[in-house]
Amino acid sequence: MQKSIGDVSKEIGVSIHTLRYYEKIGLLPHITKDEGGRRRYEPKDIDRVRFIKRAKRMKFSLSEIHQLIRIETAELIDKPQAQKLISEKLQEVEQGLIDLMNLKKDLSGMLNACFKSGDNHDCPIIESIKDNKETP
Amino acid sequence: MQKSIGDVSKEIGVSIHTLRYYEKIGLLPHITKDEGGRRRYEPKDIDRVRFIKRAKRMKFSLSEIHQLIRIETAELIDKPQAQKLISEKLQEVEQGLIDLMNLKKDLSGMLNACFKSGDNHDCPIIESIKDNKETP
DNA sequence: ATACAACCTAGAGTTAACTCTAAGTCAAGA
DNA sequence: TCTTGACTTAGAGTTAACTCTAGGTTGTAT
Repeated sequence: MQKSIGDVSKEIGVSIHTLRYYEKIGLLPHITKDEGGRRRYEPKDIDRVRFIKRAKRMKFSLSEIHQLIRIETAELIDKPQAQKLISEKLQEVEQGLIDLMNLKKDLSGMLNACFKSGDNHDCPIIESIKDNKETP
Repeated sequence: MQKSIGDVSKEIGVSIHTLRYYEKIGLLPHITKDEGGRRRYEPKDIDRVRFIKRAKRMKFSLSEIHQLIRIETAELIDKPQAQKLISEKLQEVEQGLIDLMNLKKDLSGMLNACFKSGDNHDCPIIESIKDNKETP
């Protein structure tokens, strides 16, 4: 028997409200209902939810996630358009990696500089971070 | 002469509304005003704005940015607390790096698999992404 | 002196993404 | 059968982060 909304909610850690919301805005397909009118989630629906959750942790917006899903579900069969979307996304991701690596350097530098041996230096976080490469 | 709100807005690419908003919520200090009551931004204020913009691009929320700023401005002189905050932030950043590296692999894999030589395969984005390491 | 842009405040409006509520239905156990 | 908990819909409420508006003031160029 397929899983109920409560099962999916617990399994993945997304509230039942949010699951219905995702369905309403089209991020999930219309979930089939049993005789009593309750949602029954198929494995592929659950994969979709898992994917959404993961993409959200990467700070993609719901509309970006929607786009990614459309690529796969072939609602976007337009090859060039899909390719363009993916490469753009890839570039964003690469910029994000650079940003995070810089921040990581800054933060671990602060940990070393400010907290090494209980001694009171200044912790120039804004100074140290302000002059990294800028991309709008 | 110090810079006006319009100058700062153009220089950094943040609207004047947003600049006043950041000041209102305490993300920027009270900006000194000239005789006519207009804001005059000092270099350190502008550095702060630049920092906020950069942190936002890394998807930090305003309240997280606030915390980072408090570490520096020594409103948070409590050494252990600041250290805890920075290490937590560092861990988040490291997890973010892992996530983004996985996504980069997935996306460039898709580009290769789906668009290599004009041939129509399937593009299993959700499938390929769903089983990566999970962290809440 | 007058026009005009840039600024001021206070507060209303917007968007994304939930989150909750009310009022009712369904299913399983005592 | 009765109760209890999980579910249903429609719609209202919330939070973050802006974004805009109204109505007024200031500074500069002609």
